[in-house]
Amino acid sequence: MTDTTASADTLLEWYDRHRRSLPWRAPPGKRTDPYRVWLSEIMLQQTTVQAVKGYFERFLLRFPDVETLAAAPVEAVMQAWAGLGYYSRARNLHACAQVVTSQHGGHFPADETALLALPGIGAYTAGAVGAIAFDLPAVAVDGNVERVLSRLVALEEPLPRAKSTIRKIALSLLPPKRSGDFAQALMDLGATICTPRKPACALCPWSPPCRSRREGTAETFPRKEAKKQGALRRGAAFVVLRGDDHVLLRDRPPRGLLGGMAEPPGTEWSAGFDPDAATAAAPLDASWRRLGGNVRHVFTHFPLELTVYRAEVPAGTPAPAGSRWQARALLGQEALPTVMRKVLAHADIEGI
DNA sequence: TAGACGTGGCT
DNA sequence: TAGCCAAGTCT
Repeated sequence: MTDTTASADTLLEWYDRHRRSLPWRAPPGKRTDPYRVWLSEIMLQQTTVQAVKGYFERFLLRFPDVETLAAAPVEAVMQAWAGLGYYSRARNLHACAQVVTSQHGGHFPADETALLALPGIGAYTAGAVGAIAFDLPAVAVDGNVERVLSRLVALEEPLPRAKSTIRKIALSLLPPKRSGDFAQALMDLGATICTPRKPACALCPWSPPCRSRREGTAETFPRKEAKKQGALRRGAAFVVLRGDDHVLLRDRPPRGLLGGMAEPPGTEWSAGFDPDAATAAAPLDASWRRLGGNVRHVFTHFPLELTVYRAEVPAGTPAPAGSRWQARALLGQEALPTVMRKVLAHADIEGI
């Protein structure tokens, strides 16, 4: 029989045969400990399954339950998280464990709204924990689900605007039972069949009802709002090479763009920057040479064009306040962002 | 609400 | 290979 209407049953039948076995998943038919569901969902935010597996198991050995996690010093939590990225997740994880312990008697609330109120839990995670751990009638709309459902109906509305529409579609498909399996089935489908590129439509249980598959446009969904590229910003960077083969560096403020990263001194970056007046902002008096060409870099929200100045100073020249010398041979050990490595390469200091 | 926030893998 | 992407949240 061929279904021309997408149904949760069709998807769940597929899931029962093809579900992935993952460390945080209970065997078929069993419900998972909410602590494990929650921990895995936080770790999986913007992070691949492969990267999470090892962390999840090590974390669980060290912090087997929410009370143990809550009682641990935050430094221990950060250490266990080190390397996973997005470290505010780890701080919120710890804070959340403390709230669950002190305000919910050590049990995660079986209520989507109450889950949503906890630190580090947003709309997606509240739905995922609610459905998977408590079988609440909730949907978990992540990037996978956005892709699957926007393709299913060939949704022209672009993300992120389409989020509320997609959520409604998910709710309209939500089965009366097995909401947790439904959530995981949707994600498995997105991760293994309805992939961003080259979706395996021939293997998809929802191929018959899928409008974009029918129209041959599956891979073009979801539509996305054209990311408006910010206005060009320009600035100058000053590369100083000292006689004993040291380069002048400074550290960026801990917060914000490239927070805490190292860089050669430079000007502010702005739309109205005048390269010809740049040397007024040089970190020290020297015979500055403006290098030909410039360094271009595109950040998430704006393109940057840097004019590079270079100077040589004698060995023994002290570093100006707020900056320091680093041996050229040790630049590889510095926390230099790509754009700054481009600057150093442009000044023939370092290969990228 | 647009922007910040990390990292590793893939093309 | 530099850029894009991956189970988002917070401000």
